[in-house]
Amino acid sequence: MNEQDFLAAYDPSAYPSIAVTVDVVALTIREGELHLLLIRRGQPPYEGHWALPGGFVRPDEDLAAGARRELAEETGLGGERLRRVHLEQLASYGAVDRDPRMRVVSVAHLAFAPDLPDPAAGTDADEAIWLPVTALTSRQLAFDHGRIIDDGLERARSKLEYTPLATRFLDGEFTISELRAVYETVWGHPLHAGNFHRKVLSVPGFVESTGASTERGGARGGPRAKLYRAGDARLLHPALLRPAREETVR
Amino acid sequence: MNEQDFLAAYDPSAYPSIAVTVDVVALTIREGELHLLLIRRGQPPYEGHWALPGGFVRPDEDLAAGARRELAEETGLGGERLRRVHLEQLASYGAVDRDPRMRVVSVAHLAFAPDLPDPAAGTDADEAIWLPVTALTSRQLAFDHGRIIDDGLERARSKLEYTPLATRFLDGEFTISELRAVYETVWGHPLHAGNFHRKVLSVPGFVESTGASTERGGARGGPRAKLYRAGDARLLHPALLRPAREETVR
DNA sequence: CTAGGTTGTTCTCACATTGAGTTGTTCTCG
DNA sequence: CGAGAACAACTCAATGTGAGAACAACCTAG
Repeated sequence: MNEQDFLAAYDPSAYPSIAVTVDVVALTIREGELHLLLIRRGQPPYEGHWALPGGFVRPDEDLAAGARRELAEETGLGGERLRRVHLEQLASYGAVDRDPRMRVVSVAHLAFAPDLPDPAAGTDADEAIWLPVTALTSRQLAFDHGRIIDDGLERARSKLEYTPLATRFLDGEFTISELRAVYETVWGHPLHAGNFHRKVLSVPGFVESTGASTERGGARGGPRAKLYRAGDARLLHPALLRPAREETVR
Repeated sequence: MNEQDFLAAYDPSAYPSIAVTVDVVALTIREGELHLLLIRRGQPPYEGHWALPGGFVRPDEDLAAGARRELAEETGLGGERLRRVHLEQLASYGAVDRDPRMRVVSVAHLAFAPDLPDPAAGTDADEAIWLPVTALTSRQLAFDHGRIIDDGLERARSKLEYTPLATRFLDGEFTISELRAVYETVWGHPLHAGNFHRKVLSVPGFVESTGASTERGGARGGPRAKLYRAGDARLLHPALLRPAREETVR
């Protein structure tokens, strides 16, 4: 902040004209695959490409509120179900030429949701849909949204390591195996069931037992599993680290 | 993005008027204490309070460039010394009432620098200075800058755990003890010298030996220390974890 | 010059955590 | 009913960590 601020208070045209938008990388797990909420653009630029849900920040809402509103508009979600979706700020993207029409700075957010219904044909004409992240190539994506999605996925993978947010992909009660499936889906490779079980139960506040068990065993056999709910920890100590990824280190 | 975008392309007044600024949480270590670059505001609002260096994003620069420019303006730094400063995006702050004059979204950045000269009486009239972070109360800070600084400090502490960025607080060649002093300063408590030494040398790519040693021993005795430079790792595997902080977990 | 204290570096040892595999049991499906 | 699957608990070796000790190199004070 410098003296330009002060001038701007009296001359609203003294600051550069930049639009502020929010975009949302909304993730959920469907049928064992990580899915992403995308919208097919019905008009240029990038007509026919996939884009993140998002839009202009309104004068009377802060950034998180704008992101949650955009998410609500596209998913048709509201009330308690919307409130249970985890939403956090991801990063801001402000390359000069990222939108060919004008200078736009977008504050991207990251959302974790349990399996949600398909977006009802929404408030606007564009088509919204949950797409498996594996089915995407950056060529099909509008603007710099491929980059934003990559950043969001890496953040999601990383957040599972040291926070209990994996539980946000599940409903209120879940089994350890379901929780493990979340990790395996987001990280993209299988985990040792026994070690995962031991680890989850040993981290204080990660999950707490409900005392109940599932009504039936697994679809292909096995005993009834004990049910858990999310605990009160906000950070996992010690963390559940991803298996080493030497490649990405340098 | 929705149809409002499209309209905006033809009607520049169709999007809400929000100013975009960058602010910089610039950290350095002086005399064993973590210091922060701050500017004393010479005019209202918050006249006489401390504020982060920052200002409007210009139409022809992206967010990181704006942050680096603001840092350069306030520190008088340029060229190679400026380029060696680590700069990363921290987060964006967009509460509706964070600036009483107008709606402003600020994209905060975080910078790590080796000990730099005192800011030369700069390009603008406000006083810029390196202040020990321990000497600050949020009451003395303008806008929501107290919150931004807190977030920046927590990010800095966390980054030392899993990246080699501690080396960015030091000059090109340093001893293990100097590196340990960075960790102790940023984390705010002493570390076991032997274990730290073992750990740093065992993490691949963290530091590499220069083959040389210091010319003299420490000021109060001790042998000459071997010199190292930063290695090529971008992430530390395994990480150097802070001693447990149970309190902050829940 | 020397004694005493400080520092850099390397070891040792007890303990915790991790990866990998095994066992026993319960359950579903065909 | 038998085969296979999955949950849950266990074992064991390998690795990593915290705490402390050892020792030599070096400074300053006297």
